[in-house]
Amino acid sequence: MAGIKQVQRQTGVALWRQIADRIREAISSGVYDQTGMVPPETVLALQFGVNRHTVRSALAALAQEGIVRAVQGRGTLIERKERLNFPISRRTRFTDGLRDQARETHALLLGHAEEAADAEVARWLRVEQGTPVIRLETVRDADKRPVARGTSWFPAARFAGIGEIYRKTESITKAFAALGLSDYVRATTEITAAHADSGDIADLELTPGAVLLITKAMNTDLEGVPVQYSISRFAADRVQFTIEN
Amino acid sequence: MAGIKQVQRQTGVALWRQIADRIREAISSGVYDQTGMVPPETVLALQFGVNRHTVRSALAALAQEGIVRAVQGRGTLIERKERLNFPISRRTRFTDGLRDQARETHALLLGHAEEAADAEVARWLRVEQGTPVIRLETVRDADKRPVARGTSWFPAARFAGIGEIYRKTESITKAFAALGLSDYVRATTEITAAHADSGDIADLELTPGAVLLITKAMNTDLEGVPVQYSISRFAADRVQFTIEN
DNA sequence: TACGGTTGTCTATATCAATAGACATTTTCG
DNA sequence: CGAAAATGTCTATTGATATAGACAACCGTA
Repeated sequence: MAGIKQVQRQTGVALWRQIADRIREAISSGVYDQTGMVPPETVLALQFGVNRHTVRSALAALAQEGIVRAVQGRGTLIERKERLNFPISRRTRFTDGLRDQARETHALLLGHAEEAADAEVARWLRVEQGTPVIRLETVRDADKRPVARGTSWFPAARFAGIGEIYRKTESITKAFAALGLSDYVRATTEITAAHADSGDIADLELTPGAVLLITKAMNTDLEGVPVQYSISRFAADRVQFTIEN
Repeated sequence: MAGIKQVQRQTGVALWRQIADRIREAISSGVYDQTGMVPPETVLALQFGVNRHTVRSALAALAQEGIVRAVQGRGTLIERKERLNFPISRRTRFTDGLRDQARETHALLLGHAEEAADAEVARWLRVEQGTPVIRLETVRDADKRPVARGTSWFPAARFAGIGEIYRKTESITKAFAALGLSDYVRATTEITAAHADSGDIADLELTPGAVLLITKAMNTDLEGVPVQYSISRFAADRVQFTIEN
């Protein structure tokens, strides 16, 4: 079902990049699990109907990403292939959801600021436009590999100082708890996909043209009052979402 | 927040394509709604820090997609900007979910076949590997515009002839009803994202490098017995998913 | 009607992407 | 060891991509 077929000539995206995407996808879906390595360059060139040099460019890009490692005389070994799963439900929590899948997770606070809610944030948090809100910019890692970058907004009146608490605890759940909110639930999640921009490429260690999964999510307290609105940008080749109904 | 910034030089993806992606995204998020048109080529060139000819290539690609239309002497008008919303819940139904968003929806059956369940299909439908299943290949349109292509599998013993019924009714819900299943629910949905392959580009009228949202979904009857497993590939710039908890 | 602002077209040049072929270097295995 | 198989490196050629500049054609409006 996941067989690799010939690429068709396409303008605008370099052939080597298209091929790199195909191979990355094949690795991630376990096509080469038996051998633990990618087929020889000459074989790939034949499969894709391109020159061996073009395949080499693709493999060089994947090596740069740390997905494969070429060894002269032996072949090209697969270094990484896992895809993290994020269950999306009423009890969605970022770090908890990863507990069984990664040895080590980190949340880095890039910055935080207090500002006035714009129309979008006001709508999601159900406050007046212009109401003071706190914005947090974060990047989350799993096993030293960046997984998502996000921007979150909180009502400033209720969650004063959440930035510094988050920096120390590296957890929204813990930060909420420290501010007197012991429990919260995921109310709404919107999911889209897009290309990575230059900020994504930098923060998530992606390569140009990479694909992102983007969520816009709103959490409420147990009374249904919005406590957090966040936009998260996930590296699509490292994650999948699961919704259980 | 959605301001367009300079593009950074990236290898592997042509500049004009990166810029086309940015402009498409800006249009879809309503940045130019006030004027109904894209800024002049010279302004865009300045914003992105590229030559005007490069912007023209990008706009030509968007015109090809039917998203904008250039008029000499006036400017470049926006033709389309909507993004269809698909609510994902226990009651997820493809066509019903679109009723308020599109004037006209169609489901085209590309083909159907009876085959033996492979490991993946068997796991999702909870049957023995090798069990006969019916496979349907479909493309769905909204207002003459292709939105998703999909492959669905059904247990053959229970849903014999579902292919022909689907071709006539253009609805899974109706086909199930005709075969004695009056109601069903969405049990699980997995969401990933990836680049479009050549089949996607053809069936969904996409351009190379386009982004897809991919769902793997399983429906059950009211007793929890799997009745359908499907993989759907959505044009990411035309849809978003919403999960309400 | 004349003008400013906008898209359309043309020429020229430099760099990147892709193909092609040849050969070196390294590992594995009989 | 020696051959086969794999990756690494080099040269050369062609077409696509991007920049630069100049000017034509067209639209709206003062």
